[in-house]
Amino acid sequence: MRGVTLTDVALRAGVSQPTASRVLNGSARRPSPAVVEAVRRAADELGYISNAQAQALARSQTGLVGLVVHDIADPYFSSIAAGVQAEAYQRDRQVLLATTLRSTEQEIRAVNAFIGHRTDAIVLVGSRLNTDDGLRDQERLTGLLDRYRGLGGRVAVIGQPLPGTHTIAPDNRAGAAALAKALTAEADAPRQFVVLAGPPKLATAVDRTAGFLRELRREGIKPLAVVPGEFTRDGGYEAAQQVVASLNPQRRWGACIFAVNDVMALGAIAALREAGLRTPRDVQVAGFDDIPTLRDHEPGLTTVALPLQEMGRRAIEMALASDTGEQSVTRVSGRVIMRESTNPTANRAEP
Amino acid sequence: MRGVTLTDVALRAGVSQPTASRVLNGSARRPSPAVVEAVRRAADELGYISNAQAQALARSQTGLVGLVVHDIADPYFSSIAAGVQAEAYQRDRQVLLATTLRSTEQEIRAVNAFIGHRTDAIVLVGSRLNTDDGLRDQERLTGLLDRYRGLGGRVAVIGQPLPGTHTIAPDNRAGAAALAKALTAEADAPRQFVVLAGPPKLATAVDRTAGFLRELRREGIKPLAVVPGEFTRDGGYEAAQQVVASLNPQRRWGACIFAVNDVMALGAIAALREAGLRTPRDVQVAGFDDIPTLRDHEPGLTTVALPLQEMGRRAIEMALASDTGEQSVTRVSGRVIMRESTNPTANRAEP
DNA sequence: CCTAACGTGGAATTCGCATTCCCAATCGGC
DNA sequence: GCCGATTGGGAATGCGAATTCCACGTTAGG
Repeated sequence: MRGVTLTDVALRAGVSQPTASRVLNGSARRPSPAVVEAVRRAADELGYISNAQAQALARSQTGLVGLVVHDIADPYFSSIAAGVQAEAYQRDRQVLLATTLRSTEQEIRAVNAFIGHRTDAIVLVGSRLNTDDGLRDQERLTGLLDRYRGLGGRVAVIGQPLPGTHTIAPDNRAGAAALAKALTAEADAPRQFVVLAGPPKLATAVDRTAGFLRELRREGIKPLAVVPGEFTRDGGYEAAQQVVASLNPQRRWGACIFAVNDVMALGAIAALREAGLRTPRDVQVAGFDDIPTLRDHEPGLTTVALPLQEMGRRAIEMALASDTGEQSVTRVSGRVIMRESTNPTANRAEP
Repeated sequence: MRGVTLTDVALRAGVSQPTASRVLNGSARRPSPAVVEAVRRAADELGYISNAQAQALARSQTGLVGLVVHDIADPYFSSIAAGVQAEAYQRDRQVLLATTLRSTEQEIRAVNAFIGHRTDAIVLVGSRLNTDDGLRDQERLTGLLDRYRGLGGRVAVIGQPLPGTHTIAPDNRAGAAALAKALTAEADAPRQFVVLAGPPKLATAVDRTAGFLRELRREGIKPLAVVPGEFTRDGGYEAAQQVVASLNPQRRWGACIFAVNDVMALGAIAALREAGLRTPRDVQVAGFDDIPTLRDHEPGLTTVALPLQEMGRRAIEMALASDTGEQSVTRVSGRVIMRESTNPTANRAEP
């Protein structure tokens, strides 16, 4: 039941195991052409595939990269994962994937497993938590990652900076502010805003909310409501339902809802539609992230575009960079994209 | 730079390495409580994390599962991946992810890498190819997988059966036929159909097309056109553009387009919209898969629902099942879901 | 009271491969 | 044509943990 080993190949080629090793798995010393040829053929005939585990043990590096996401079915994460995949493929690394379903507990389990597998690097995607519980878990996580780095592991984070790691940090605050600015800039801009703020303990959600509100304040606008909720499609849906219920749904308010991410915005639009409110005619909606899903969504959703794939790619790049730069923060800024969902004149004509 | 090893722990606990091993990494023999306690504490104090690589080498099984998908950013695959993740998590396995971007070449590379890493099982998601090239590569792939199975590896496939593997096979033909039946059943059903057939070399696409056409034939309907294209959103978009260009776009045809998967259908709807044709008022559209994206799409897309997550889950289940059943085929049938996109009376009233 | 069976922890070996010596053969230089 | 410098391949060792086998101490049975 055991596979073809390097020794088998060496035997067949009539050389020693170290020589076979030198031929097949890149070494500084290249044996003579004749030997190389013999070993190559033997390996071929036997269908030798080197045992990465054994190699890892001997070299003490595995060629593995760990990727931790909240939910791989969420387009935000799967886009980033695609970027990670692409870059890992380029660099001939394998990607170990873990899904946390937004539980720090599971995140820690995942990191533990990755350390156990001695991944060369770990990429953590997703926001850190701000609660006390969150902070405690956070410390556990940080401790774990510290030890990991002590062992030579590299860590990259997409989201909020984590001490001692390389971070790709979207400028959530500025992006949200820019969005608010764009929304309030136009002539017949709405003066009423609702923010679907997501979980109060999620840093990303908090930052986006803060950025948006800051800009509103600057414009002298007080938001109608700031509604917390889950960071998911259903979270957006429920929050929007709540908004509709509480805020005089009779009349078309011509207000604008900012959901702190796109999937929430999509959920919100669905809830509004079910309540008989159309977007943007009755209510305008904007999101954040520019997930690929938006491409075919009707109405087109105004949002702040983040280069998701690119972020994934960069994370791997930084994590695998040779310099030992202990820590770094790469800010990536969002680009406001105005689409139909916040165009007040879009479907005004229709009944 | 090396981590805490089992020997370190043993030393600190004042026992031998095998004893520490017995305590920490499940063995049949449980040492005495006092020893267990001592070892546990030592491990804790040192922050011991067992080296999965070394364990794998010694036990000759890695706890890894390989997952090969075409494109993780595609909701079809990411949904399946979510199912795979969930089940793998349950069983305490780590998932190695590879993306092929629809190239069999890369698929083979991925499988090779997985075999190298001695994954306990490999799950292949995505349709096989039918071309000559495809068949040749296919043979290479089959050969590889055979050797893998010879080594004790388990293989599960989601899509078309591959010799010697466990297969989760959606009943594409029957699903598409059922869809056709449902579409032609209604009173004022369309009599004109166009099929966006996807790549002629992709088995899934071919089967769905065949099933659909079969049912049309049974109804005595000859399709207006069967248009090949890529199996992607853009493929659907382009194919639809082509259809619009060739098929008298002046009048609203009241025809129905069946795209062999959902993302193509979404692309098609976008193309139609850009051409000034509305769905379903002017053209009806149906897809296949029921990807989660559809939940918030307007108009709701008629489709054949596949239990994507469940399929992923089942694939892991079968791949990791203890029985040595050499090969098996689990058929999963699609459920036709009629939504607004094929409801001819939906937005007829509007201008 | 002696011996056999059992329970427990340790020494040694193994997994597959990389790597560090080490030795022999070859080469070039004078 | 002799000697030191290369070169090329092999023997031995180590990576970290599982496992087999052994030795020892106990306890029970006769």
